[in-house]
Amino acid sequence: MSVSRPIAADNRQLDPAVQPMHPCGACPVRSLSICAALDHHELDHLAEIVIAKNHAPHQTIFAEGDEATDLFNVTGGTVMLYKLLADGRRQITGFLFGGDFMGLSVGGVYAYSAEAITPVSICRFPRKRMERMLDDFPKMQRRLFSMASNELASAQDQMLLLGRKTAKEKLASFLLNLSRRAVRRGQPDNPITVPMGRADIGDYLGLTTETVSRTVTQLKTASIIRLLDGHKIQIVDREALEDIAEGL
Amino acid sequence: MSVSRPIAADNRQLDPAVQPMHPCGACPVRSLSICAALDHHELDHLAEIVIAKNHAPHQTIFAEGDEATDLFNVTGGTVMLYKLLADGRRQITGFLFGGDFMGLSVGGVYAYSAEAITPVSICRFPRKRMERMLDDFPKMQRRLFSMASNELASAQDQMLLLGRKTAKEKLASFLLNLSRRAVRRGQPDNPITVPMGRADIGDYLGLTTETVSRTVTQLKTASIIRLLDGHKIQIVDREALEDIAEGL
DNA sequence: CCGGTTCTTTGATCCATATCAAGCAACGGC
DNA sequence: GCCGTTGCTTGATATGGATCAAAGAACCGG
Repeated sequence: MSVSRPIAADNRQLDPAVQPMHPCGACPVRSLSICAALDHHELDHLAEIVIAKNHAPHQTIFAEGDEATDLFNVTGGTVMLYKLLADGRRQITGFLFGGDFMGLSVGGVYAYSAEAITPVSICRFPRKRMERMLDDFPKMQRRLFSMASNELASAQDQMLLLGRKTAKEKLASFLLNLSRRAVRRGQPDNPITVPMGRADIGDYLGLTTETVSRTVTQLKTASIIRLLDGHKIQIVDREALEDIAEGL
Repeated sequence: MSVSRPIAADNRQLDPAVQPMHPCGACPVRSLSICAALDHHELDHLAEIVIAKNHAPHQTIFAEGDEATDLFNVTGGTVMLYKLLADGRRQITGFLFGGDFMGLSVGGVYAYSAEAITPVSICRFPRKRMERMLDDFPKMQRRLFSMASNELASAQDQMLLLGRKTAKEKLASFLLNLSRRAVRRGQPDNPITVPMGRADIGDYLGLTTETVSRTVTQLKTASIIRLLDGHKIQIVDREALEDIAEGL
């Protein structure tokens, strides 16, 4: 599972793009995450309890079943959340980018594992202290609730996708979602960066690597998308992609 | 969509088991729902804004895309939540029983439709008033958040099921979930009542009616379950069912 | 109690996607 | 720049579950 070169899961820098330990006030994703709910005074409180860390690709950030001691906010890079069956079958339940939140637990343990896909920078909040803060800052509580509601809504979209969409519809939905989320992070909606591999996409969409690859080829052949280098995909015909995603 | 006989979606009684308009203090599912977080004083506030209603089978309680004016608490009966694709393919995202909560919205509209499966009794809370209450009663806010977290966790379990489990594993997981949820409502864990039809089970598990039926027959033939009358299923070999559900 | 409707089961066949199997391209370490 | 590794694509074949079809079984209204 782990890579051969020694990797630091600490505050040393792995990549110039990943800046750990910036003060919260200068956080590049503040407007997107829980912290958006806070004013300067409140942010100071939060900054006191936060621990910033970096993780290299393939590093596990926490595992399903671990005691859920912390809440996390991704500030840069891409993370995947996943669950496993006993025989190794894997379902990726989400990809997280800068501004996304993770670590909600049930019964005191994490309900899924989290692993870095790219070099990742993360803010870690001790759960206990965080909960105390929530009592004092109801705005934050609300923000957290609203983020959970949003996640719930996209979980339901994903159920529709997994249970009822075809391979082509799944892939079209996936690419459009990546595009929409890129916009929310202030990035261009096109071309989209696809940092995860075919196998990961498959485990997210309930497909095999081969089917993902074949379906990408289909969309490419139909001139709906174009593959660029650097893990980028250009959406050539967005309307066609939208129609496919909705099953039209 | 609607049934031919005239049905009252109001406080008149449809079924002796469905008691509308009881005072919150006497609510049969209070300990299970949001209201569990409240003391008598707070409950009085809540009782002021609540509207209790009954719904007959097949009645739509609200539809995906409707303006989300209310939050709901199921107090009796069975409700299903679902999403549709343009061509009619349906994914049921959840079955709700007494004590369960629904109506979380994103962007001011409901993200799914809700329909009664059995006669159902429901408490309806106007969203605006509810939100004002949440500011005054942080306990309730917390309770709501914790319920959303639990839902999120089961949504993720369902993704694993939809994306990676076989028909047999899906059905075994489903029956065990029904059993576990019955226990939480203070009902026996065995035999379990299965109020929804094969088609609904199929649309929940990402299968067709026929496959659900065949798979039930398989489990029956293997003496793992037994079909009783009155929509009841007896779990004969729970351990076998659990092994199947986990993919062992 | 009867007849129609709806739901469930069972059977035969089909097909979308999985599986098995190479070859090919990209990347990272030396 | 080369080589080993890993990931991606493509091809051939297999299969779980879908689809098409129809016969029971349960339910409801009269």
